[in-house]
Amino acid sequence: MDEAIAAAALTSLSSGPMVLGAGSGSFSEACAVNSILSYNSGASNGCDFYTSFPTTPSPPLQNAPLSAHSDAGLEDSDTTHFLFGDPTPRKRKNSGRLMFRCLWKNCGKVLSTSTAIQKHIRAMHLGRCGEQGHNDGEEDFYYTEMDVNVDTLTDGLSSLTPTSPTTTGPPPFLCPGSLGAANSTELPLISPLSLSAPSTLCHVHTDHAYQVRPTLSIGEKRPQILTASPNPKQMTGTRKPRGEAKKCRKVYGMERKEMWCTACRWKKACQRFID
DNA sequence: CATGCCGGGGG
DNA sequence: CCCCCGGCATG
Repeated sequence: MDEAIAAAALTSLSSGPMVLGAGSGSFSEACAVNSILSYNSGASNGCDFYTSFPTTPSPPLQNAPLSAHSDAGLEDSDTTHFLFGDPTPRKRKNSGRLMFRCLWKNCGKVLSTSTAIQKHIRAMHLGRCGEQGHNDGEEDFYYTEMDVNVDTLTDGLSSLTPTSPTTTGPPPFLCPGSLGAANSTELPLISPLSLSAPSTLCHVHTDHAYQVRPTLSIGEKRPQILTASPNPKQMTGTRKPRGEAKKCRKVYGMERKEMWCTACRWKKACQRFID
């Protein structure tokens, strides 16, 4: 699975500005690629808008869906909530109207539709001038939606943090380089510096950012949150049903432990009474 | 709870 | 390697 997405990401990647920019030096042009790959060179590039945002590394979903997926997920009443909404019920339907604001540094443009903001971001910040009609969802990270209401501005920020109790402490994120070893063959070109990226950038957008988002660029490929491993409890090839024979322990007992075979003493598979 | 032992960790 | 142990699946 990981390979699949990774592959997809790579694919979409190779079709980008990479083609013209060639492999050398100035990839400042390939901002798109850049932002995709990581945030490393971002600082010098102007892509470092994240830094200006509140550090709110609270993982929206935590480990909720985990149980749902790994364990049959039969009668899960609230899974849907986790998948689609905020863990902490927030007064959603305010009398305000939904607006979308660009999070790019010093931009802050506000538009009323997501498509508009996406277009804006693509054109203005990602440098993708129209080419390649489709959007890969990357823009999602560069804007935020908010309710326009009384205390709009302040709320704009706070809306980023789903009022989660776990909102403090060190960022539980494993940002960039966490996409495992899958397809690491293509990644090297970004690996060096990308590590220095502030963890804050992991979370930018909110809400839907964590939801339906089939493909995404490599850099953003954060682990599926702590939702993490699709099947965490997958023991290595079904453990042995366990042998029948009595082993040293049972035979000699805890006393006389010195009579056990070494393996048993080391809590390894018994070598004396094999199955 | 008791067993068996994998996966690690330290020397 | 040698020696141990945490933790977990399984009786």
